[in-house]
Amino acid sequence: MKEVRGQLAGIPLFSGLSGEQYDALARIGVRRSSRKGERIFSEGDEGTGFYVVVTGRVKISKVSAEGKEQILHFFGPGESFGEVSVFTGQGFPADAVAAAQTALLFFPRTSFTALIRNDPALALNMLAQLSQRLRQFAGLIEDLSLKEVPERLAKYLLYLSGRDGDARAAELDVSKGQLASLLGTIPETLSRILTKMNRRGLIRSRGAQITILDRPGLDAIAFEGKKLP
Amino acid sequence: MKEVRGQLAGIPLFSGLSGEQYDALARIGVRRSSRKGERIFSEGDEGTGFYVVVTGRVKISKVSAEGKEQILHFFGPGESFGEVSVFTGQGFPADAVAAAQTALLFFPRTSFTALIRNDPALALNMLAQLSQRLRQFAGLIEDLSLKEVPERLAKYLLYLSGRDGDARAAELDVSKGQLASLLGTIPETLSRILTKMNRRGLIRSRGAQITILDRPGLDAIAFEGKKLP
DNA sequence: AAAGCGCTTTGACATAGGTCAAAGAGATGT
DNA sequence: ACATCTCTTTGACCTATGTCAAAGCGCTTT
Repeated sequence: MKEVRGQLAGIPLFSGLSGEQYDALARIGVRRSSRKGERIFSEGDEGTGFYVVVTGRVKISKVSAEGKEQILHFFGPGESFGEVSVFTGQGFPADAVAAAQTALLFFPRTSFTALIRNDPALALNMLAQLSQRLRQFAGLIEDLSLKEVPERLAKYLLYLSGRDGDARAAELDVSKGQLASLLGTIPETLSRILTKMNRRGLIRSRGAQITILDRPGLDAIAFEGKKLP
Repeated sequence: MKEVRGQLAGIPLFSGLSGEQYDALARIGVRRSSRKGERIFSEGDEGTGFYVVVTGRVKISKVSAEGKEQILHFFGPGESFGEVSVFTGQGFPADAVAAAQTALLFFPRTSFTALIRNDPALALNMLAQLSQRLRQFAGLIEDLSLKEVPERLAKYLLYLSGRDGDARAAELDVSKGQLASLLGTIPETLSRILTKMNRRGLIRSRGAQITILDRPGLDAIAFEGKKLP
């Protein structure tokens, strides 16, 4: 259990909690690990608990009626998923698959709700976190409905380069086909747009390695909706 | 305050609470009312509390960079909005405007968090409710990104006829222009699709009164993605 | 009734992006 | 090095939907 406790630090969901609260969480948290490609849960499965990513990456996706995969999100270290089903009591609304060798913490529903029932601070943390998530989702809706593909791509590249710290590099952590799905489009369209951006001198794309050459140019596309002729 | 207390019943956010909890809520809730078209808050305003609709209807919308209005949602009696900003501490992410003469309950942020801090049951209710909302949002994302306009319209018509209890009628509670925005499209496109559905015998549309003539047909469009030639 | 106003419908047109098909380009195992 | 396999790129084409413009329709006001 000690090992579990050590992993609780750096999880936003549990930030600002007391040592006792950490102990309690460590008592109910269970370590799990998944190989790349392994399924963690499927859409419709009963939500018996939620997960926190310790290392690795988890892909959340749905399969449309026509059988096409729409990727909703990737979760990395420190991020949690599946909490919603813990509280709604409904099944998971999407599939979760390990996108790499992944270490997880699993918190069973019943023990966790018991914990929270006696601990308003924990509940408040949870509320803040879920609210934050809701806010991000709203942003995603906006992006998907109001913006065009080049804007979404520009935003994503800027997001990547920001996240990695390196101001110019954007190492794709997924295949281009997966990226296309994440952006709500198809590989062909993504490829064409990348080619255009290359020609326009905005980026230099070699394989999964994309270098940002003209950040203001990308900014203009991402935030002002500038066209990409 | 008695009046406030009486209005707490039937609010899902507060369902299953004890009499004492109702009393506490009634003590901090403030009645407000807005005339049609009146602005309740604007995007970016500080989230000083959240609202519950008692009667009437509230429109939540954003204005895009190009100045176009995108309607995100309508909230009716019993529904709450603005909770997220209470917990994230950020400003409101969208505009709220009364779509009709509306009576509201306002719960100030500080008093409400104080309340919840001492009451895990209330916090859990809140968690369940927010989770539910998050789930709905996920569905909305799916709709906007995976589906085409006829599917979205079919879904909305079915939703309306279900909500009103009447299995065949779907009285639009908004103008067709507003409906277009809610569906993420423009009036012209909506009009053309309604015309097609009329010709196909799926519905009969006269003004804001839409009668569903072929429910299985609409179902096929809404859930199987059947085309509308 | 006439005039004015907002909403809705219709038409002609432009375009982003999806589909289908095929060629290239890396990987990986033999 | 070869064969394969998968991912990516490119081209030709099609469709849904947005834009622009004009006409129609239903209200209210005069």
